[in-house]
Amino acid sequence: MTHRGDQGQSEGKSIRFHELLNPDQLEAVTFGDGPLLVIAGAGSGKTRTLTHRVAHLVQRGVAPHAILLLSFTRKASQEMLRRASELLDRRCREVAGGTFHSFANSVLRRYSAKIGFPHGFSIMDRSDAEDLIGLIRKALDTAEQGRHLPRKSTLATIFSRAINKNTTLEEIIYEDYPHFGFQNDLINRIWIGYQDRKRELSLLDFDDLLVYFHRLLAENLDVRDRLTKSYTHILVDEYQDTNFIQAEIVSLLAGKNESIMVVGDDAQSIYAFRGANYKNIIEFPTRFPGTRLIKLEENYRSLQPILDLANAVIEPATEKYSKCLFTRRGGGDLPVLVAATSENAQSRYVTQEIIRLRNEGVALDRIAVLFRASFQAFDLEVELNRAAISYVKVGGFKFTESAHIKDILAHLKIFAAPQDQLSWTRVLLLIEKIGPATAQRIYTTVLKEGAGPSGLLSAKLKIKPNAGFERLKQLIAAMDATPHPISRWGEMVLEYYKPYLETAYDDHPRRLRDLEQLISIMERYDRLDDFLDDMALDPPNDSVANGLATTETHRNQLVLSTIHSAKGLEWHTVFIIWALDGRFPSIQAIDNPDTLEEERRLMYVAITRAQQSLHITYPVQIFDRATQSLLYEPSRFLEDVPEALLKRRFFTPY
DNA sequence: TGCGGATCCCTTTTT
DNA sequence: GGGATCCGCA
Repeated sequence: MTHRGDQGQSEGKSIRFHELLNPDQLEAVTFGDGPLLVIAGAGSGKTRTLTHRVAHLVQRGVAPHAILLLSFTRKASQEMLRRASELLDRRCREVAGGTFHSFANSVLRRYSAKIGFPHGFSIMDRSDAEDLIGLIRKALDTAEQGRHLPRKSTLATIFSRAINKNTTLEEIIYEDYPHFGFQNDLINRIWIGYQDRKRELSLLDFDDLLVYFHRLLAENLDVRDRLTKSYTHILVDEYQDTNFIQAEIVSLLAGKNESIMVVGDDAQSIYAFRGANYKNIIEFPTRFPGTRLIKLEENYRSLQPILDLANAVIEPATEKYSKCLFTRRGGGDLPVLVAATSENAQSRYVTQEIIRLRNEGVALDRIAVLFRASFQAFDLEVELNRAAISYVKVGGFKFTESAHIKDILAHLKIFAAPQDQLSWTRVLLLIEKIGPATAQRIYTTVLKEGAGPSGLLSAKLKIKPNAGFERLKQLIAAMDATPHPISRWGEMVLEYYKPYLETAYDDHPRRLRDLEQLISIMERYDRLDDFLDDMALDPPNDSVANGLATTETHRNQLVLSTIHSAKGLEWHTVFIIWALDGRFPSIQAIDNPDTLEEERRLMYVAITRAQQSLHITYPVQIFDRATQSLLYEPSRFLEDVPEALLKRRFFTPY
């Protein structure tokens, strides 16, 4: 928030809330202990309200550790606690919180025996889950000649969606993948195999964290009792993005004390694809009778022409808490809608405008380019490089998902969880002359040894002399002899891995920099488990292109971001590219009213990121291979808007 | 059993 | 343009 000074509050002093907040915000901040629902429009000071409420609670005498602040990204929750600390004092730092997943993880670690993992568990990220599913799929595939099964990533999506939408596999397949309907049986068997295997190997995927947490709360009254007593005040951010299980978890945690505040904006619900249900926010007052509803409609971010467009785009949305954003600040230019002659023309337009802005004195880090999908920025990235404009790309494919990072992590994981077959397989397959069959044999033998990774040294293995395998033994012996600090392990693994890296990847210098950065992140951790948990639950959100950049290097760089990753952020000038009907909304979303509505909300989120100026561009005459048709109309969400809200332009670079 | 080459398919968003 | 899969050779 840039309005009204945040500064000037010294530590521990009483805060003059009525001077810092508007009447609606003030009411939300000072509200007593019943259920409270705050519908906060984009840019209306949502974070501000949450942080002030935390500070207010602490000032009122609520113990900081009795406050639980749940959010969707750890960055968001840390930022909130930081701001609350600035307002009041360091006590706010003791407030409990994090993402649903990380909070679930920390509780489950404490009670792992109660959920059937007496020796603990390790967390699988999405690609680990896919790999495990792949193994089971393959075993079943050859045994049953089950041809034309969905690929492992599709299976992972189906499984996850069934959990998050609280429905059956059959339902998801029927709804989203009818062409796999005839495979229901086999898919179901892979699903069962996946569940069994995870349990056997003590592995939890992202969904399991929520499922087990929910089960723990629902079935263990003593645990629930202890938690509801220790967290007397619960605040949930971005409530519109909660799914069925998360809403249940919130209810169970709130328990009888019902000091529960949720904040959200149904118009900004953009995670339905992973089971988020905006109805949770609509139905909150039913779930918690006596809910006080407060709407924040005054916008402190954008100029009126931008808000007018945003309001017009969201207006046709069905089922919503209707609200209308307004601002007291006057002036501002109309948003521009630019038809570019080609994709590259679009990139050139954006690049040229960015250069113009920079010359006018707008810092690069106050400008962002937003898009529906990460690959849509590829062409623009080429143009930006040509113009020597430095940028940071957020969203899309993550670092921790790239092969070289996963390789290093796998070597570390076998120390954290020696039963982790996936990591063993990954480690072993890197060695020449070792394929899946040999890897399986080695794993089984080492596991029987029961001595952790060093079982590899003592086990009697019948394999041909193999220099690479001997090197692995040396690495493990060396790691065994050097328990501290854990970053030392990272260095040893990297030394071991370097020769492979150099032969396997042409771009190894860039990848090496990533790995060195990874090790410097390790230096911040005392315990290997904590490091690995964080890498799975809250990895750096940067995409591959940047390398693992530090915050220091992000200074004064242009931001390229998916709209999903841009949520909650704001910039002086925003470009939205690929606003082409068929791409945004995407062709797959058009036939289904629900997914189409979600695309509309996504456009709304994108527009409301802009403070002062907004450029929306689309290339004309794009051939869509899937439908064999020509796309040339701007996004229907913009076409349906009154003429006067947009300035239309045509751009050709020559 | 491991590996490299040929061929077919699909192509979003994230914890 | 990249993954998954299949096939043939060492």
